[in-house]
Amino acid sequence: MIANSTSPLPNICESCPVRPHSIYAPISSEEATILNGLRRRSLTLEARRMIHREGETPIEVFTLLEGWAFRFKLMADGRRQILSFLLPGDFLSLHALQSRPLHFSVQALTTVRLCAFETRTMGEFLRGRPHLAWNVGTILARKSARLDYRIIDLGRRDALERIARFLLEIGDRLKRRGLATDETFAFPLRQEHIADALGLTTVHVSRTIAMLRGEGLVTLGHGLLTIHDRNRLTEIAGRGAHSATGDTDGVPPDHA
Amino acid sequence: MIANSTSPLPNICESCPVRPHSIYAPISSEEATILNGLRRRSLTLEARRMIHREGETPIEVFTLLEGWAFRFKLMADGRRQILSFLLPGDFLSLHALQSRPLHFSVQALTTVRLCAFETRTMGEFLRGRPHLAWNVGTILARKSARLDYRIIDLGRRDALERIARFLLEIGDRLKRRGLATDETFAFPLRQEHIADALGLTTVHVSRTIAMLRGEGLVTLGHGLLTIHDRNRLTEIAGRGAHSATGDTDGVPPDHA
DNA sequence: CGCTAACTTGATCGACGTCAATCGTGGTGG
DNA sequence: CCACCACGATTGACGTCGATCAAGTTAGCG
Repeated sequence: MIANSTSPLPNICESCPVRPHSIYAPISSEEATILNGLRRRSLTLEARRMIHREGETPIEVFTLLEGWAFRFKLMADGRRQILSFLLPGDFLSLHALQSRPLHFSVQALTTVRLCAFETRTMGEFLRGRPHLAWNVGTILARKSARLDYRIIDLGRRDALERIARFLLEIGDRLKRRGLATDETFAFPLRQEHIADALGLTTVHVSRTIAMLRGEGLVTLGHGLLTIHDRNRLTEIAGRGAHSATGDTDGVPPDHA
Repeated sequence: MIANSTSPLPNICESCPVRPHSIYAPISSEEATILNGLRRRSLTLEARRMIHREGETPIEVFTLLEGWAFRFKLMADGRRQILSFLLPGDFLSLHALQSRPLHFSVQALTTVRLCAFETRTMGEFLRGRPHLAWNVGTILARKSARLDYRIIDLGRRDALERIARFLLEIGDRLKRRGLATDETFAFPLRQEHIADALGLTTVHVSRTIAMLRGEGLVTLGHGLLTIHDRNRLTEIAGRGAHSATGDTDGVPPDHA
């Protein structure tokens, strides 16, 4: 189904660098060994390769070891809505464990390294372990929370706010995974991706980023994003943010 | 925290009318008895009463026995984004079981009957039973899928499409729960709710519904919705819908 | 009957989309 | 090493969907 370079399978799950940030965080080292046995292969895909296709019921599910990917759906007229971006440690996709046809596709954004597991076996492995089964719920709850925020963005915020929040969100996710330490980090998205994620056009994304750049808030290009003035960016992003308790709008720590 | 009329607690979980449509669907009758023991009270709230408030970490979680509610978030300027509508059988909210502060509020849309459970006890009950813990994941996966569809609506569809899909979606959800049999059903939403859910204004919702009504596709008012021409409505809703496999855009059967 | 909340309708405005031309840059082959 | 190409970003002119502002009009309901 998906063919590409394949490598042998040492017991690497136990020391997997993304495990602390993955669905498998609460696993014992004994379970890690079992998990490693379930792993069928690891593979590398180039940017733009499809990982899952809408309508399929995948036989294999993947864990993202390295690189970026995204979930999206195409419309008949060719327009695209990106539903979420996937970073190292993410599971692609939990939804597939339900053994139902996927309602979205997944594509590699950069070159990507994946660990492949058989869907059915993996489902049984997780289902049979209450703490892992529950953890799946936890991850999904966080994912839902992130979708809620995106809905608020799309429903009630203008382009400037959406983009400011988006840049901050990506930075935060990378930091939480230890993939960024300062205010400059890898940012392999083209403006087309931002547009398709935020319900805008590339033209408008370009103009809006030009404003942010003009104000000296960010630098964006050549695969790198730098946030020069986090405070002012947060202020723009937070316009209209509100909590009954007056807090600063806590996005929960994520995994998926 | 929430005070209102309270009633005694016979063992009603076992024969609960909404159980087949709820998170508890796969429960044994023995477990139903335990569940009934966990139930602290049932209560009735009038329309517009708050059930959960953003920022709280609820001590009690609720199951919706009767009536409609909705999840939403307020912005500082008073604007509102409705995240989802909750129908009988829905759990309010799974998210609370994670013992984190809620990032949204929940309000009764109609008069509502709820069953209350202690958050902690309920969490332990579910966590300890693999099939139930897993079922929580299943429900959350479906909920995420619904959120995905809403994101596509908001990001890439115009007002007419959004409203057509919304009306169809509500009808389908009601049917699946046996709360509607023909093409006329209870519809307690005001246009303001539709607007706040779909990222529009009441004015524009009014105009758009006027079009649908003018074409003889729907009747909407007095708390009732009738779909007169499901085919044409679906056609409008489906503009731009697409599946790689060419199917008709399968929203998964829901619970939450 | 009269008050109020919800809906409707019209006129105007603005954010974002569309169309199209141009620029920049990195890769590639000669 | 340079000419060329292709793809992405940028910029300008203009169009449109939906927001905003402001009157009405219904429809419950005391």
